[in-house]
This record gives sequence, C-alpha cells and structure tokens, in this order.
Amino acid sequence: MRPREFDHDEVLRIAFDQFWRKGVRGTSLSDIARDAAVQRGSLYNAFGSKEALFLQAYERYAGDYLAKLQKALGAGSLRKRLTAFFDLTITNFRSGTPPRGCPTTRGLMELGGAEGEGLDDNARQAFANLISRITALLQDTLAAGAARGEFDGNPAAAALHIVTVTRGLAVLERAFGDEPQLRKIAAHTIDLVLGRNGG
Amino acid sequence: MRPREFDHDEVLRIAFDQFWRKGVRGTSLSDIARDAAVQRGSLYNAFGSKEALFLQAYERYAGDYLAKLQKALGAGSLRKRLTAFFDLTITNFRSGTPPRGCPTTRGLMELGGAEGEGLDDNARQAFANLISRITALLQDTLAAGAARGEFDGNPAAAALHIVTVTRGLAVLERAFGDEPQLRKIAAHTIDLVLGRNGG
DNA sequence: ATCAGTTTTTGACACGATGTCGAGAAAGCA
DNA sequence: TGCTTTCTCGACATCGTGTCAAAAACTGAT
Repeated sequence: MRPREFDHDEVLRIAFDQFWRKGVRGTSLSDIARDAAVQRGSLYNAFGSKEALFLQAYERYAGDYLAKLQKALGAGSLRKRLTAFFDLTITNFRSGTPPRGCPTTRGLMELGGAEGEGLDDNARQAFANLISRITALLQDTLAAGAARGEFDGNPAAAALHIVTVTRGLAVLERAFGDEPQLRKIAAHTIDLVLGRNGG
Repeated sequence: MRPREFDHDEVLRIAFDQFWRKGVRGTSLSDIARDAAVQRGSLYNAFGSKEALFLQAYERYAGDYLAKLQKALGAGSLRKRLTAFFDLTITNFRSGTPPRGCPTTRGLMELGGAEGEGLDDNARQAFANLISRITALLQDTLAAGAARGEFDGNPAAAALHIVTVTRGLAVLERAFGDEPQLRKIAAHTIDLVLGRNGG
C-alpha cells in the first residue's frame, strides 16, 4: 500500500495548536491543511472529520498534560502539591501569545450541548480523573498525617471544590485575562480548603 | 416611513432562545428566521450581523436576569442570600429541556479568543458586576453584623471566590449534568466561606 | 521485471452558512 | 394621487464541511 506522505503525530500537534488558539469552530480544515502542508482531503481520509481530528488531537494533548500533572501532584507537603497543581493549571491557561486558555473547558463549551456531543466524554473523563486523583491525595493525607493537621475535611467534597475552582479559573481567564487575580483565587482556595494555618 | 413587520423584542427573545440551546456557532440565521417567521435579509437589515444580533439578544436576557438576581441577593441572612444566589444560578443553568447551561459562560468561550472579541466586554461586565455586588453584600454583613459572626473574612476575596465557583459550576454542568452534585458544591462553598457554623 | 492490490492523494462536486446588493413592494405624508 | 422612505425579498459571492471517483505510489507475488 501507498505510504502516508505526512507525519500523523505532527499533524495532530499542528491541528491542536490551531484549535487551542482559535477554537474548534474558529479553525477550518483548510487552515490546518495549509499549516501542515497537507491536502484537505488527506485530513478527511486520515482522521475522518473535523471533530474526529480534534478529538484525536485532544487525546494527544491530554497524554502530554497527564505527565506534568503527575509531577505536580507527586511530591511535597499537601499545600505544596496543591500549590503546584494550581500553578500548573494557571500556567497552562496562560501559555502562548496571546494566552490560549483552557482547551478542555473551551472545547467542552464549544462542542458539548449542540448536537455533536463530541468532547463531552473526554472532558468528563478528564475532570473525573482529576477529581479522583485529588480525592485520593486528600484521603492519603487525612489517613497518614491526621496528627499533623494538614487537612481534616471531607476529601471528596474538597477535591470537587478544588476542581470546580480550576474550571472557574478557566472561565475568568477568558473574561479578564488577569493572571495575578487567578493566582490570588488559587491561593485563597487552598487557604479555605486547608484552613489558613494548615499544611 | 414604512413600519417594521415584526416585533423587534420578540425576535430577540426567539433568537436568544436558539443561541442558548444550540450555541452561537451552532445556530444559523436561517434557523432564527424560520422560527421567527422573518426573512433572513430582514434580520441583517434590523440587527446588522449574527454576532450583533446575539449581543443584542444577550443584553435583553441580561436585563431580565438582573431583576431575578436583585431579588435573590436582597433579603434574609447572609447565608440565605448566598443560598438563594447559588440556587438562582444553578436553576438557571438547568432550565430548559435539555438543560441549556450558562449562556454567558458558553458565549464567552465560544466567541471570545478567536478574532471577534464580541462577548468579552459583556461577560466581563456581568462577572465584574456580580463580584462587586457580592463584595458589597459581604462588606455590609461584616460591618453591620460582626458581632453575630456571620462572616469574618476578606469580602473581596470571598466574593471573587464565590463567583469563580459559579463559573466552575457552569462548566461542570456541561460536563456531568448532575444537578445534585452542583448543589452540593454550592452548599460546600457557602460552608467554606462562612465557616460551617456561620450564618 | 511486471502486474495486481491497496491505500493515499488530488481535484471536482454538493450543500449549507454568512453577508452584500439591488429591485420591487408597501406604508406614510404632502 | 404621487413622492419618499424604509422594508422585504431573492440573487449572488464567498467560504467551510464533507463526499466521491479517478490518478498516483508503494508492496508483494509471480
């Protein structure tokens, strides 16, 4: 069979960059084809449809992001880990020029709810994953370090609260673009969840 | 001069309903024209463009919503007011069949960030307005009822936190569609901000 | 080396959406 | 009744998605 003339992964990377910067609906396959130096028809042949291309590009991004997340949540005191988590989140939203915001949140609001329920599953999965990781983190802290008083709340409720705040940050980033404000909210959230003296 | 053959306000109402249900990019002017029994060209003549139509329809909605907001924030203990505020917010997200989500958040993520910075100003305005109203509410409570211990935090930071959570709720609503979960997060947020015994 | 089979590439096509334009219709006013 | 203004309506240009068929390029077997 005839071999493909372009790098599958490279195209996903280029496509996701465009989707991230301009949104899914704001990016045409012609844009991607031009940027990737590939014929538009070849994109349909290789990926199926615009939404399918976005989903594959998103999965690629999500894999990369997961590694960073592991690192952020993996070491130090609970407060340090949560701080690193919020820092990773905000830094990700503010990356690029101009800042690109949160691709998961944007994709979810752009695609979900119309007819094509495309990103719903991926976003749901990503959020659920985040929630259970943080729940586990809080549970471990609660079990292992109760004496130290790092955290004494409800792990599941607190984790849900934290993830909700990160989603709110994604929205406020688009509205205000005020990074110091986002970081203040993050710090305040950590204080609320841990208690101002906790950690 | 010849009078217009359709009800300007009625068309805005119909248009916003479609935008809310299907998103801005997911709604065509042909859809609206059909629903409103108006020629597509007349819409362009009367409103200028699709985005301009959306913005005018949004302003109309925002005016309606403001009245409900006043009512929710206007009476009772601080805890009652915040509860009413979250309740209004969530009920609004969950209105319609299927639930339509938050039009401000969705519009912001859909329009803002590409080229047309259309809803940015409106959303920014709406959020900023919300933040200052709640800040004032908390300040008043702090000043008037400090002895009762309803609230003893930083009003601005707490208000920002609360609004951030409502934006996060808008996102989680799209991802999970789990209304009880949203209400739990809201209750938990009030507890965190007021202290579990406050109010 | 040639040839059949398979997959990719490529350009043409159909369709729908946005936005513009001009001609015609209709209301109000002198 | 006739004039003017505004609206309505259909045609058009442009762009985006998605489909299809034919051509091109590689593989492997004869």
